Order: sequence, then C-alpha cells, then structure tokens
Amino acid sequence: MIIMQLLLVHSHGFDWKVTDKAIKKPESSQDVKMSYSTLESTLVVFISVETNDIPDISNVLAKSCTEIISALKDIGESNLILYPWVHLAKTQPAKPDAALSTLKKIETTLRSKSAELNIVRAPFGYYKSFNLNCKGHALAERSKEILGQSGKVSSEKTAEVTKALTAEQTARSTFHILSVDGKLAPFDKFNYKGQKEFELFVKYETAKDRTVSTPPLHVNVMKNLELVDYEDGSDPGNFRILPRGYIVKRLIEDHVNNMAAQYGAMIVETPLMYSYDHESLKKYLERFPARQYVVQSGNKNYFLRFAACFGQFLTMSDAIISYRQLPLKIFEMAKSFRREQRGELAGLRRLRAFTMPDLHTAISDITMAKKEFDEQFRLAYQYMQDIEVNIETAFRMTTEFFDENKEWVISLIKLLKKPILLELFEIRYAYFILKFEFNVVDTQKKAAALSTVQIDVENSERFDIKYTDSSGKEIYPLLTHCSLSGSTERVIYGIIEEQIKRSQKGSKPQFPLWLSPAQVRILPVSEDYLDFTNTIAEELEQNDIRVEIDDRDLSLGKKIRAAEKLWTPIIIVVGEKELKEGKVSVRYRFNNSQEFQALEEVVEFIQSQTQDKPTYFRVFPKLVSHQPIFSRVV
RNA sequence: GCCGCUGUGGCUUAGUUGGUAGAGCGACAGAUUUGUAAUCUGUUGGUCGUGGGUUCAAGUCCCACCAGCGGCUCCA
Repeated sequence: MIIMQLLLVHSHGFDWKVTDKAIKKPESSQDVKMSYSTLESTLVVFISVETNDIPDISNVLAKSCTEIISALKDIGESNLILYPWVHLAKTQPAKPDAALSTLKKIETTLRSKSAELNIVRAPFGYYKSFNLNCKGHALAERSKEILGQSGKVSSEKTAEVTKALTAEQTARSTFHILSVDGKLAPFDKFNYKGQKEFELFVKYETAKDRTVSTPPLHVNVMKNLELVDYEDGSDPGNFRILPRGYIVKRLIEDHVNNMAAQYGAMIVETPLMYSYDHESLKKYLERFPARQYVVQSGNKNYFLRFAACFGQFLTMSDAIISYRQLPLKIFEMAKSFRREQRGELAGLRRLRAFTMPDLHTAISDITMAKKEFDEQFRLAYQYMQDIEVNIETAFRMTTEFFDENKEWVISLIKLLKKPILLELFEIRYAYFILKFEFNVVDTQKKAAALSTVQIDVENSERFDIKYTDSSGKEIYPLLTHCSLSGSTERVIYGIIEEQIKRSQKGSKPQFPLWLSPAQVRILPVSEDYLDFTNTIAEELEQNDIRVEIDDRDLSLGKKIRAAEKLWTPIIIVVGEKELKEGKVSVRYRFNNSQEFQALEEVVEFIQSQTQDKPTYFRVFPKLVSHQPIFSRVV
C-alpha cells in the first residue's frame, strides 16, 4: 500500500503565501507561517499522505526521514522546507487530520535526528501561491513513494495482527510420518526406501532443503507447446494464455466444474474486488500480511480478491439457511490475485494472478464435517488421477483433533496406498483444525500444493454466516474450504513437470489424452491427398476429437518432427497406401508404436481413454499452414 | 521486498584485451511432391533489455531502472 508520496526539489530560494482556506478546518495560523520567503538555496519536499492509519509508524517515519536526509546529504544542503501538497497523491488522500499529524511527526523526527537542519513547514489546509526555482542539476529533482509493509489496518489493530502473525511464527508443530497401516514415526527416523519423491517432499516441508539452482523446466515447455507465455505488458506473474493453453486450461476447469456440480454444489460467480471498509472483510484482512492489489474506483480503494472466500461467505451470510439444507455447498471457479514478492514468483508454480476452483461447505457439526471432508478428499484424489500426476500428501491438524480421530485419519489414507506427512500443532494458530494437501514434487525437487480441504472453525462467526437449527436457534456452522484441483495454472505446471520427469526416465512426455490441445494431427504425404485427409478429419471431429492437418509443403520427416515437438498424442499419415486400402497409418505416442488400422479403431481408442472427461473445441485453425507461430519451434 | 546471476533479430546463439554485429532455425520467394524426428537455393530480419554516463570510439567499462531465474523471506 502507498503511504505517502515525496517530491524533492533543490531550489534557488523559495517563497509561499496563503491565499485562502482549502478545507473547513485548516491548521491554526498560530502554529505555522502564513507566508515565508527565502533567497537561500533550499531543498523543498512536497508531501502527500495517502493513508489514514499508518501501520508500523516508526518504520515509515524512519524510511521517509532517511530519504530526505540522504537527499540533503547528496546535494550538501541544510535548508529544508516541508510542503504539504495533496496533488501528488496517486490513490485516495488521507483525511486532513491524519495527514497533518503525519507531517508533524516527520518534522519532529527530522528535528530530533539532526540539530543542524533549518526546517520550515508550510501550513496545511490552505491554498497558497509559491515560487520555486529548480537548480536543474542531476540530483535537483527526485520523487519517492513510501510504501507500507503491512496491511491496511488501523493503528490500534496493528497489535492484534502482530499477535496473530507471531502466534503463527511461534506455533510449535511437529512432523511425523503416518503409514497406511497406522504406524506413526518421527519424520527423521522413517525408512524412505523406494519412496524417493515422498522423501524429497518431506525434506522440502521440514528442512526446507532448497539447494537446487536450475530454472524450472516447465517454463520452456509451456512456451514450446504454445500453451502459456510471459506478458511484459503486465505486472510480473500475470501470464498470457495462448489458444492451445486455453483448451488445456478450459478442460482442467470444466472437469472441476463438472465434479463440483455432480457433488451437489451450487455454482456462483462473485466480484473480483472488495471494499476495505466492509466490516467482515476488515476482520479477515487483519490476519494476513498485505499482499493485495489495490484498485481505485472514484476516490475509494478496493482490493482484488486473493481467494474466493469473500464472495462466497458474503453470499452465504445473506442467505437464510435451515439445518435441513446442510451441508450447503457453494462453488466458484475464481480468478484470484496475490501480490507475491518479486523473488517468490516462479513460472507457473507461483504467480500473481491465477484461477482457483473454490468450494465452501457449511456444515452443522464435526460428524458432518468429517463426512464431507472424506468425500472431498476422494474427489480431489480422483482428480489427481485424472491429470496423471504423482502426488505426495500432507495432513496438518491440531494434536487434539488427531488424538480424537486417529482411526478415521488412517481410514482416509488407505486410499492413497502410501505414507503421508503428518504435521501436528499444539495450538490452533490459523482458522482451521484440519487440512490436507496433495503436492507435486517437481524437477527442481520443490513441492507445490494442488488440492486441499480445510475445516474452518472461525469464519462463520467472522462473516456472520448462520443457520437455524431444529429448535429455531441461530447457529454458526462449521465451514470447509476445498480446492479440488488447486489452481489451474499450477495444475498445468504439475502436469508438465510430471511429464518432464517421465522424459528424464526415457519415456516420451505427453499430456493426458483428454487434455491434449490437438489429439490427432493428420499428415498427408503430399498435397494430392489433402481431400482424403479432410474426410478423415471430419469423421474424427464428428466424434468430438480435436484434429489438425499439417498441409504444409514439407517433407514427411519434418512434419513428423513438428508434430512430435508439440507432444501430439496421435499422428496419422495418409498417402497412396491408405487411400487404396481405406485404413490409416497411426503413430501412437504413449507406447511409441506404429499401427495400420481402420479409423474406427483410432476413434475407439480415443474414446476409451477420454470417457467421463469433458471435451472442448479446437480453438485454433485446423490447417497448420493457417496457424501463426506464437512460440513453438517448428 | 533484500542479495546474487542473467538479458545480442520471433527462437537458439558467436562476438578476443572497447574499434560502428556473425550464424543456425523460423518467416518470405523459388525449386522439389516427398512414407515416419530437420529437402535444396536465395531473400528478409538485430544498434545488442531500457535510460543515462565515461571515451575519438561501447554489445564489450560505469550508474540507474526493467524483466527472467536462484537464494532469503513468504505461500490466507
């Protein structure tokens, strides 16, 4: 968040004169000079303040004073004029009394820091005429934006935030390995033999072992496959999705949408931006460090949502809910924004703008919570199977919850057929008492969470979500947060990284067939067979198969190469032989085989591999000669 | 955000101690009409991430900024 703007000008003399009141209650004329004039060289600092309540005030004061003092030092100046100038503000200016008190604080801080300075402050809240005569040397003009470290929180609440954060930092947790047979072992005493990725995952989570230095490998792949690319014209961490990537993204999302709908969720769409002033949101924001994008509308500030919780909780809070309607499920495919620190961004693993499926459930009690958690856990697991990535699992909960529900937890993880990382907390520092995550381990040996489900015991009260029980009493329900797949972008990252690992072991990397941008590419041996090629393409398309035709005037070898470079799962070659016999030559990527078979067999194969999965159109030209090159190699 | 590394045509890249950029792929034109991972010839295209500075002269040195990556921190 912006706290204040400084414009520093080294001037030959300076003068001002008050002409009129600019606000109802300007600063008292007893306190400051109504006019002033000097011929001596001086540094004029124009200041606007843009927030009413400055978090961590001493830090901000130190920052701005350091700026001013270093500017004075750079130009060898000891005369200083502080000049309130609201017109510098880029966002909503602070209220007058808040701004004035900040200015005064800067003045006193500067005086205390250096006795030699000759400081004059111009009066606040007046229209003034002034004369400025900029010296024009390299250091004569500079401007500085002072940014806050923490959220848009009021000063008396800063303490509360700090407390929450400190609790999080000092919360004691212990790590264990829980096996499907119910055996519990300390994470550092466990035998990881045959569990290479699990070991890497545990290391990453516990020791934070991050000694690798190679860049993430999925980045090159996502470009070469023309799925996603960087966008220089945007803020870092905001990517451009290309047509082939759109298909993948769309299908990933459609699949989650379908799952959620079948699970019985109501699907909604809620706003992207929310007011800082809303009571419930204020309380929620206090828990978290400021990582928001701020959007100005008129003279009000809004933050872009960093999760879909707000919209759905506010919707639930306005609904009249009876115990008969529980569990109440609301789902949304939501674009969210988190202004992560620059150094934290990494390809599609960590972005600033991403798309998350978010499912919230209101439930009456812990029994119902466990039942829904169980179902969502299974759905998420199914999803991980469908995108064909290997996952490592973590459960995190309070020690109390584990002690009471140990058998139930063990029954859940039987599904996974492998051990999990178990993190136990002495005290609940966050809003949840239980959560699990499915993680992928990438080629850099880093882990990233995809699916997660959490049981939330705090937010129904915070957002005033209530249901009426059988006796007519209003009750705050428990809530679950569930992301079945994790963010779409991260799913793409997970699939690509998984396939790179596969290729490192000697197999060809490939997308799950239902997710391949083009499922079939047909290569006519020469242009004489284009008509035949078109017939085949049409038949495939009638079966909802995405087909493209490489009609370019290239050697067959080169067309094969081009198709392989795009990880095309099925390549069909047609020429004289195929035309005569009415069959096609098919090259299957998954097992590196070459078959001569009837087209129906190809269709049947694809259908057998993609049943129960969503389908989508090819959203780029059918003819390769009509496809522009965005970032692919051939 | 802090620290470090990197940044040459759409892509991959060469460029010695500073002397006004070489190539392959692609694209385009022509030839070729091709049977399972790169057909041949030619043409086009860069002022070297951006902005300053030092110098007779900078891709090559200095400063600032931007972007990517790595580390720290963080991951609601």
